[in-house]
Amino acid sequence: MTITIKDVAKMAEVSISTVSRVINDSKPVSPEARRKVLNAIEVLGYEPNEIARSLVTRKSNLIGVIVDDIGSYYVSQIVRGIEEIGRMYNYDIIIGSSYGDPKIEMKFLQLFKTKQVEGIILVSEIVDDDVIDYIENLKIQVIYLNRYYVVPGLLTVYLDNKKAANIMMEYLRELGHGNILYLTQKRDIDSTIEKRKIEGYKESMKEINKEPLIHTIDTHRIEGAYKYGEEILEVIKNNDITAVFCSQDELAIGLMNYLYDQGITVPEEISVAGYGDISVASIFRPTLTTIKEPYYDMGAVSIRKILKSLKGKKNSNTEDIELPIRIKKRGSCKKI
Amino acid sequence: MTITIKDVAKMAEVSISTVSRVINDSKPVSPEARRKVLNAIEVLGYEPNEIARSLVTRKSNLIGVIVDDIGSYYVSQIVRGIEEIGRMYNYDIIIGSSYGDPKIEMKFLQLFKTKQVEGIILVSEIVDDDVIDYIENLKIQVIYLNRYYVVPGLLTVYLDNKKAANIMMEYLRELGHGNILYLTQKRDIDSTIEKRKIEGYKESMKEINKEPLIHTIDTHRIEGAYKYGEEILEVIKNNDITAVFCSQDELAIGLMNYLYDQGITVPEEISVAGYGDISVASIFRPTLTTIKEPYYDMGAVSIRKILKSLKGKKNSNTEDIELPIRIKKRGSCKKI
DNA sequence: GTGAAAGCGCTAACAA
DNA sequence: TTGTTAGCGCTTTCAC
Repeated sequence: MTITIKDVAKMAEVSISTVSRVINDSKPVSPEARRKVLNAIEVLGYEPNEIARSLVTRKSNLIGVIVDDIGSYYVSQIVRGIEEIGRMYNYDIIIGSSYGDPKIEMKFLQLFKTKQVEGIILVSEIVDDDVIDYIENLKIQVIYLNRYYVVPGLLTVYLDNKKAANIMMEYLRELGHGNILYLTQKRDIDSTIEKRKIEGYKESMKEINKEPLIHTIDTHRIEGAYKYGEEILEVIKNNDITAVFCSQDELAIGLMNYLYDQGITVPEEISVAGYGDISVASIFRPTLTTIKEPYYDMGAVSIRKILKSLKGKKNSNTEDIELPIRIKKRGSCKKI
Repeated sequence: MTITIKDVAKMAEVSISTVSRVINDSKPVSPEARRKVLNAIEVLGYEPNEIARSLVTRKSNLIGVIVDDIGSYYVSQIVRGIEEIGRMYNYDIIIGSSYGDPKIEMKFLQLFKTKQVEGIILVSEIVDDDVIDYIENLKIQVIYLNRYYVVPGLLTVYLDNKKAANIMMEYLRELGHGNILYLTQKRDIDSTIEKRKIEGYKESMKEINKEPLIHTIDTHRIEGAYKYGEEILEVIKNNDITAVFCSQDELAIGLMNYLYDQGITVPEEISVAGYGDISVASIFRPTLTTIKEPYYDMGAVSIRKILKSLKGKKNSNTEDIELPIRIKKRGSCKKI
């Protein structure tokens, strides 16, 4: 049925070791033998069984990637980065979506371990103690990417979120805005990353002697933010808000949609800024001014880190990686 | 180091076969032995090596998915469908992006074969003879998804594109439009699927005694379509066009962006319809009237088909699957 | 430069 | 119900 190394050896009239040697270029083989083997491989259409190979070499060339939802914008960009770099080094990725369920995250961690993956990248939006414990005791290198929470002890690739908020605020002030509303998700208000952003926002407001104003809603999705539009608009009107700084692009887009449907123009009547630079941010009209979280790079850097530690064998690899911040000045914010 | 079935057997004081039996529930085991084994597994934290298991059972529980670009909207939806259904049956997916390069598609087909995947879903945007040949000779079940081309002989999941175009045209006519421009990509004009759509468009135009007008551009990306905006607008003006039916949502969105930037309002001044219903279509303002290509379902149905044929062992499974058409009537088209 | 043989961790006859 | 054993397809000593 499937043709194996034995068949090749037989046809080439050499031993299977010799065949193995030419396949792997692992030891010198006489030109004569090599030729015969190569020929047999060609004729038979032989393709080595990676499973068997993995079993003996203990190298699966597999990186496990657990994501919140492969269908979400930013996740697919991270995965793209992982995949593209992994491919350069002949690593394949095996993927699983948790849809925010820590039980499923856990299941994938275990499953991937049994699949002998050589590294795991976990893109999560939640924090679960069991998951953290499991990771800490795992001998497999894990990179933990979470756009809401920092989990001390887990290796990650991150942005200095406070500085990022500062940068955005500085820009809004340059445009003449003073009454700036910060819109965020209730659930995140205590998350480590959101706290840092809020810190940056408050600090900036203080510098211009303004009272910070934070409004929280119960969602982090576009459609969700849309539903809260009326409520947000109320806050805007009651406080003479001229610019809204949203903790995630999704909120910004949802809000802009609501405003659009109400006939309120952005940025003429109100400026809106986001955070993340998800891919729609740049194609949406008006295009969204935002902080670029370099998702592709996050993925790319993550897998690079894993590959490096795989090569070094050592866990010399214990420092988080900070990525540069970039502000995207686009159409949704305007000078007043 | 890693703990194996042997360690468990030793600790439980039984043979490895007994351990295997309790792990797999394959044969009756005495309660006593089962208890001891379970206990040993627990204590040692044993997790079976799937690689070894796969080698002997010849079941990898892996589905290979080759996509054009995991970072593109519709692809991620397809993958989501595949993944979600696969998961239900304990299948993992291993993914590779070809970025439109047939050589890479080929490489993945071969790679996935060596990885012993049990089925392959190929989401392509191109057609390559070598790839087709390879698939046809592969003993692994392949589902071929291509939103531009139909490739006879390859199993697929599809929509009746002509009927879909008819439905959209009928709707536009209902809204009072007569001078309807069809916008498509030059490269696709001869593709099987595009031909069907154009057929539908022409047929509908003929019914109302209008001359069909097709404009082609050299892209199928949002930014690309934007760049051709001026050119398209020219055509619109010169022909009193009141509605543009685009062969892909991406073109429609790019065009709408251009019109927006020119101060031309959609749908007040011109109606725009798309095809595909990519996820941004519904969040964009104005929301895009379009034909829903049910990407998630395509993925889900594809893997279901593979799983079924895997179960049946037989290749009883040779019929393409047609999915229902749904028109999404949204904000970008208006009555005149 | 080459082949024989051991063994990676597991499942599945086969015997007991 | 249980243990022994023979592989799955491959890499890798170890002799020659």
